Amino acid sequence: MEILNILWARGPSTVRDVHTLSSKDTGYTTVLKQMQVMAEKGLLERSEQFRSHVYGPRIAKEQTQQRLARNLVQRAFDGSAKDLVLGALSSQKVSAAELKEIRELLDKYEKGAR
Amino acid sequence: MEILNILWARGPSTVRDVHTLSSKDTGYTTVLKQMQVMAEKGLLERSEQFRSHVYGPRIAKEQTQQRLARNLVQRAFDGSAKDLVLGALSSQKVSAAELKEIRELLDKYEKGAR
DNA sequence: GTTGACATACGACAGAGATCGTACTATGGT
DNA sequence: ACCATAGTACGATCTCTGTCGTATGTCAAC
Repeated sequence: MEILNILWARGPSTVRDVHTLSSKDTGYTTVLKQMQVMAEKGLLERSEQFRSHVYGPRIAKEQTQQRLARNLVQRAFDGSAKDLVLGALSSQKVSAAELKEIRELLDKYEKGAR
Repeated sequence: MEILNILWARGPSTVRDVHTLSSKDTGYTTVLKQMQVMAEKGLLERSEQFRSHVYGPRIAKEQTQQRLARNLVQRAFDGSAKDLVLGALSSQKVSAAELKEIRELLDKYEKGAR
C-alpha cells in the first residue's frame, strides 16, 4: 500500500526512489522484490528502458480506493455505507472544511445517481 | 471477519452454530481452529462451562469498525475521511434513506465534537 | 459397561507475504 | 581494458493464515 501511495504521488519511479521515500526502514532489496512481485501480479507496470527500471501504478488511485472501500463495507459493515461513515468520523478528527466537502459530495451523489 | 459478524449478530455461540451459519462451506474443524486462534489472540472469549464451548466477541462491533475505518483511511486514503466517503458512495448504490441518515450523522458529529 | 454421536485438541501442510543475503550484470570513469 | 558502483535476479527463511485429517475425550442411552 505504501508503495502504491508513493507511486500515485510521484508518478513512475525507480526502486531507489521508492525505497528512499518509504517510511519503513526496510532493506533495498526488500522493496525491489515487493515491486517485482507487484508487477508480476499486474499491480505495477515497469519500463526497462533505463538502467534502473521504472515502475508506475497500473490501476488508478480512485479505482483502488473504491475497491477497498467496497470491500470493507461488505466484510465489516454489513453493506452499510452509513456505518462506514460513522466509523470514519468517530475514529479521528474531521475538520469543518472536510465536513462541508462531504456534504457537497452527498448532494452531488444524490443528484447524479438517480 | 465473518465469524465476528455472526457472533455480533447472535451473541455468544458454539462452534457448531457458527459453522452452520457460515456462508463459506469450509470444514467444521477449520472453523473450530479459527475460533481457537482468535480466542488465543484475545479476539474472542470462551466459556468452557458447557459441553460445547461457547465463544463470544471480546471487542464491541463499533470499536472494531472504528479501528478498521481508521486503519483504511490512514493507509489508503491519506487520512482523508472525505475520500473514504467518496469511495464508499461510488462503490455501490446507497439508498436515499441511508443518505439521509448520513447527513444526520454529520449534523450530530458537528454539534457534538467541537 | 459399551457404544455411537459429537466435541475438542493437535499436528501437518500449502500458499502468501515480508525480509534479506548473495550472486550476477551492466555502466561509466580512469 | 579494468574496476568500483549501483542495479537486478534469485532463492532461503520466517511468520501467518486457512485448511484439514486424525486422535482423543465425554456423555447419554441402551
